[in-house]
Amino acid sequence: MSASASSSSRANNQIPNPVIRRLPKYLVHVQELRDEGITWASSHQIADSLGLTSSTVRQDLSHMDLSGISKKGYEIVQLEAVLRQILGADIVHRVVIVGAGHLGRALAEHGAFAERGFEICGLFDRDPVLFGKTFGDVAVKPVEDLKSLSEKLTIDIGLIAVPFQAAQSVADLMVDAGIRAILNLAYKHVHVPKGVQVVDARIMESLQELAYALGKNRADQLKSLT
Amino acid sequence: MSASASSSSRANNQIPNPVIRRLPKYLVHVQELRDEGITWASSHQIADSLGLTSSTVRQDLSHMDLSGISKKGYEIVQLEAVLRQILGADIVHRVVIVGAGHLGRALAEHGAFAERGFEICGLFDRDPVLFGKTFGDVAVKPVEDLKSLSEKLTIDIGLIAVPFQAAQSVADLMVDAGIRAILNLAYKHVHVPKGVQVVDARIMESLQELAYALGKNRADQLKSLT
DNA sequence: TAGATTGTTAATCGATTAACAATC
DNA sequence: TAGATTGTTAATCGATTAACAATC
Repeated sequence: MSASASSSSRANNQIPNPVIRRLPKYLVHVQELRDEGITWASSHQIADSLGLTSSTVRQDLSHMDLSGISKKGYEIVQLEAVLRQILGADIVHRVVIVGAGHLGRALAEHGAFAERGFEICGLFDRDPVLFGKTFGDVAVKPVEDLKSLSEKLTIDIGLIAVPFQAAQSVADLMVDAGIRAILNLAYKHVHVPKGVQVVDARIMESLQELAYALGKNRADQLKSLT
Repeated sequence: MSASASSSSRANNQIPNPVIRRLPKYLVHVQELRDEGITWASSHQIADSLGLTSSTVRQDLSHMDLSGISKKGYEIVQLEAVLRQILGADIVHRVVIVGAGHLGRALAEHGAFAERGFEICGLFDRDPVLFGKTFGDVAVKPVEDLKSLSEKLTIDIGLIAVPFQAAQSVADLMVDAGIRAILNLAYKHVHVPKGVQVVDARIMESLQELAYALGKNRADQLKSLT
């Protein structure tokens, strides 16, 4: 009783973002282990598979409503259940995408979102040529229709998939439509009022990070070539 | 003399990744300012536009071969030049994409990469139906051809854009082809030998982070609804 | 000159890693 | 029992923020 109360209070109170961002990888891995018929895994085994330290794994899992067992580790079925619960994999989050270019379409047609409880319920663009075309079950509509959709349906998350020049105006539209969580795939910082959350997806930033790591653009290396 | 020597040694020595990841946003912003005819910007102005603190901006720019001027700030033209140099925007990085599904195609057709010096020089898939089809100037080829391409051409960066089940085998192929920097867009950790760098692009993780922040899946809130 | 802004050092904050007693 | 593994506390590491003297 008291043990369960204390462990559930642990689970409730604010899990740090770095931990949250690792959980999806745990879930995918655990599902694979389950498929292979494995029933227990230690923090060391999980760490090796995911490129973490066992310390990090134990710290991460300590935020959750779950106990490992000495000498055996964590029970896969239980771990999967707890991860699904924390990640809300069984709860539907309604998502709209603004921008039906290549990226927007790729997202709309990407089945993995639906598997994780993200339901694409709108795809918008400003180009009339695209209106009515269907990608992954969703027909493209004019951006102006976003607001009326949001009046009928509570939209949880908005995805910005337009060129960077249009990103801010799309963010404004989303905020105006009452959307409080935005995933920004555009290559630009957007401003939103307090209370609205923005997370940036950084494909370009990641590429630049690799490019820098390759060192081709280091002044010192360029110099040593001459 | 001595000043320039010390500042260029600053520029050479390893800039931390968090800083590198912010630089592309600086660059985009600075280019916009230039287009607007603005010639100087203070750390405070830049910070406000990018959602940072002025302290962070000054710290970031201190890694670079550049000096601001009291009361005026940083000169836009100079700042742009230094950012382009550090990010290697004028150096061509050769990129291949494995996986010509929606995501791979979106990346191949995404002009922004070329603008930043990333040249897509190969698009591979294992589905024969796609062979020869062209997306953004690149024709899809069988994955087996990756190695022979890499023998003719030094490939700097490989993009994994396949379903997560295939991610590891694609990573192995890339490593075998001598690629030392991988951007993994698949929803799974991949193992590579030492000396090969992997950066994960985390669209799904970002979505999950937002979903968690929305709090719909919190045990405490679910409880309070009953 | 007075005031704004840089460059940099020091303080804070938070995440990761190490260590180890408890325990199965 | 002996040994492996957890859960958790403490130590380390690194990034961000604050502060302030130097300076234009």
